[in-house]
Amino acid sequence: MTQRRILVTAALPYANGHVHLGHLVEYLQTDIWVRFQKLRGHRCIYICADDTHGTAIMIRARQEGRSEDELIAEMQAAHERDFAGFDIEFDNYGSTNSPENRELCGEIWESIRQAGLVKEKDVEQLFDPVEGTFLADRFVRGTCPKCESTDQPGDNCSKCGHHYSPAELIDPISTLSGATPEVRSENHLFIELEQLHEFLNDWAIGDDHLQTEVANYLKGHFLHEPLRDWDISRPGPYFGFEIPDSPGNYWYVWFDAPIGYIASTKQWCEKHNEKLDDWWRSPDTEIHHFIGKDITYFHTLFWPGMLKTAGFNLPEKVHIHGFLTVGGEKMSKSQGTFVMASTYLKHLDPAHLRYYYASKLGSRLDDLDLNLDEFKAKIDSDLVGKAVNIASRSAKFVQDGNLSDVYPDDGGLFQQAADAGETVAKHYENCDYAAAMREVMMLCDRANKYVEDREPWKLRKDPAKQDELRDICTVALNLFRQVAIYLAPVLPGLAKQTAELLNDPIGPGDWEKSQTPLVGTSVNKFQHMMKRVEEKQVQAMIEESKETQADEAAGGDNQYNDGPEALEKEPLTEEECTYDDFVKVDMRVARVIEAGHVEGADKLLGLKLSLGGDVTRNVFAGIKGVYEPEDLLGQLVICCANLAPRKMRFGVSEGMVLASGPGGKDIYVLRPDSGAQPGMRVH
RNA sequence: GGGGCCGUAGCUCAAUCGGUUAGAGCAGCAAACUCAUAAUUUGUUGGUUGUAGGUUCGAGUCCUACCGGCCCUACCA
Repeated sequence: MTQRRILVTAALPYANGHVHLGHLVEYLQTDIWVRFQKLRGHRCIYICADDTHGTAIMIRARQEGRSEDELIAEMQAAHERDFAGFDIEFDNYGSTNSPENRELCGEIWESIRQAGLVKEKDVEQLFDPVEGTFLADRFVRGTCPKCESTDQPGDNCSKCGHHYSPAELIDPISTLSGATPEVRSENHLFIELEQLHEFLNDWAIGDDHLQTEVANYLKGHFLHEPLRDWDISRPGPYFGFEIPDSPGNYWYVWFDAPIGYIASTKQWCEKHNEKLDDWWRSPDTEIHHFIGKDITYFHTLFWPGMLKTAGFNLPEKVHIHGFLTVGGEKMSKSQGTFVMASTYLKHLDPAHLRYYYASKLGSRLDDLDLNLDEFKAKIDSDLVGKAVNIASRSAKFVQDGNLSDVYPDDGGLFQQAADAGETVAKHYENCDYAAAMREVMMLCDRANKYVEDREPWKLRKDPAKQDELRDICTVALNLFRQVAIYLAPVLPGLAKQTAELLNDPIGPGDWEKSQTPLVGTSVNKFQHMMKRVEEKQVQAMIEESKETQADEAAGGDNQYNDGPEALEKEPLTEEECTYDDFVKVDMRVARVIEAGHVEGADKLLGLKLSLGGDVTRNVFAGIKGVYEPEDLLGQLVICCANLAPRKMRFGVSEGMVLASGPGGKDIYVLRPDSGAQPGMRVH
C-alpha cells in the first residue's frame, strides 16, 4: 500500500462558548478518521485551532471588563482540556489570533487583490456612539419599518417576518448601551465571487468532493444564479486583523477563520521541521475538512475560491455531518440535555461516547440522535458483553503464562477476521463508522461462539488438557486482539490495555498486526477493561446540566429559578405605555365555538370565537402543530376584539388570540381562570 | 409558493447497476450454559418497504400524485 499524505481539519470552535456534546460529534468523527489513517500507516496530521475574532468576542470581553487576549486564552485552555478529556488528539491546536495567521491572511489577500477580485462599496451601518463601535445586526433593536411592531431584532421582524437592514429600523436602540445608534456610511471591501463561478461550479458539482445532497444544495441555492459579492471587511473597532492596505478596516472573522487551518499547519511545520508547501501546495497531499452542515457554504464556496486564487491545494473532500439531537429533540438547557463536555466527563467514560457516536455515524449528513437508553444498551451489550468479554473469559486461564508457540487450528476464524479487516477499513475510509462497528461486532459474536463451543472452563479442571486449554486461549486472545486493533481508532484506551495485556504495542502503522497471530509471548494479569454504563451516572449528568442552567440564572434568588432565556430573546420594551394606550386594546374572554384546520396553511388554525350572545369573531391563529382543533373547542381564551381586521390569504382575521412563547412548538395560549365568562373585558 | 433530504420490524439501521424468498443489531419470547462485569450460546416471534397509481419480464430502488417528518429559500401573518 502506498503511503498517503493527508491533512485533516475539524471546524475551529468559536472562543465564545464551551464545548458540548454536539460539538463532539465532529471532533470525534474526525479524530477517529485520523487515528484510522495513522493506524493504517499513512502520514496524517490533525489540525485545529480556536476561532477567536469577531464582534461577539469583543463585546463579551468588554462586558467582563478584561482584554480579548485574556478571554480567548482562557477559552482556548478550556477547549483543549475538554478535547483531551475525550482522547481527541490534535497534531497542532493553534489560534486564529496568531502571527502565522496574520501573515497568511496578508498573503492570501494579496493574491486576491492581484487577481482583481476585490471591489469597494459603501455600506450603511449603525454605530453606537457611547460604546464607539459599529453594531452587528443582533445588537440593534427597534421598530419594524413595515408593520411598526416595536422592539424587533436588527435583521428581520418577528411579527411580520419582513427582512430589512438595521439602518431601516424606526427608533433603533443599541442593546449594548441603550443609546440611539447613528447611521454611518463606511467603505467595505468585497470579494467578487462571481468571477470564480465557473470554477466553483466545476469543483462543487463535478468531482467527488462533496456529498450529493450538498452538491444539490449548492446548485439549487447559489450556483444557479450569479454569486453575490462577499463583504469581507468590518470597520474598526473590531477584534481581528487590520487589513494592511486598507487602514481602519479589519478582515471579517469568516475570512481569517479558515486561513487558521493553514496557520495552524504552519505552526506544526515549524515544530517538526516540515515545509508548509509540502502540505498545502503539493499534489501529493490530500486535504480533508470535517464540518457541520451549518457552515457548508463558507467551506464549499468562499474557501475553495480563496484557496484557488492563492494557489493552495483544494480540499479533496469536505465531509459534512448533521446536528446532534438528544432523545429525538434539539438539545435543551431546561431539560438538561444541553450537556457540556466537561460535565459529561465528570460522570461518564469518554470511551463510551466515542463508541456510541461511532456506532451511529454514517457518511451522510443526517442528524445523529443520542438516545440515553440506547446509549447504555449499546455500551453494555456491544463493548462489555461482546468485545471485552472475549478477553475477560479467556485471559484468566493463561495469565502469567504464555501463548502457544504455534498458532493452533481455529477452523479458519482468525483468517476470516483478518480478511474482514479490508471491509472494516473501507467503512472507516468512507466515514461509515456504523457499518464498521457492525462488522466488528460480528467478529466478536464469532469469537464468543468459539469460546462457548470449546468450553475452556471444563479443560481447566483436567491437568492432562492444559496444552489444549492454552491453545484455546491463544485463539480467543488473538481474535480479541484483532477486534481491539479494528476498534483502536474509536477506542484508543482499549487498544492500549490490550497491548499491555499481551505485551505487544498497537500504534501507528499497526493495522497490519491484525493479519498475523501473536504466538509464544507472555500474557499479563487480566484487568478490567471497561465498565458498564450506570443509569445513576447518566441521571446525575442530566441533573447537573439542569443545575448549571439554574446557576446561570443567578439573581434568580427566588425558589423557582426561572431562567433568563425568554427575556434575553425578547428584552423588555423600554418605551412606556400610558393607561390610555392600554385601554385602546380591547381584550375579551372568548369561547372557541368552532375550530378547524385551514386548507393550505402551514401554521394556521381557523377559530370561531363567541363573545357571548351572538357576537362572534373569526380569527386565524398561528398555532397549528401545537394545538389540535379539538384541544381548543369549547375552551375559554383571551382575544383582542378590536384589532383591525386583517385580510389574509385564507380569509379575513377579525382579531387575535393571545398566546406566548418564542414560536415553533413553544406556543402557549393564554386561558382565563375558571369562572370567567365570554365577553368579559380584561382590565 | 419554490427547492432539497427522508419515510423499511416495537427501536436503531442495511439492502451493489432495477434482479431470487427485504436483512442485521437491540428489545421481546423460549431454551442451554456457568469461564466471564447477570456476561455468553442456540432457537424463535415480528414487514402490504408511508399511501395510490405508472414504467418494467422483474420495483424498497426509477416516474407521477398525495400523506407525514426535517431543512433551505421566499412570502404572508
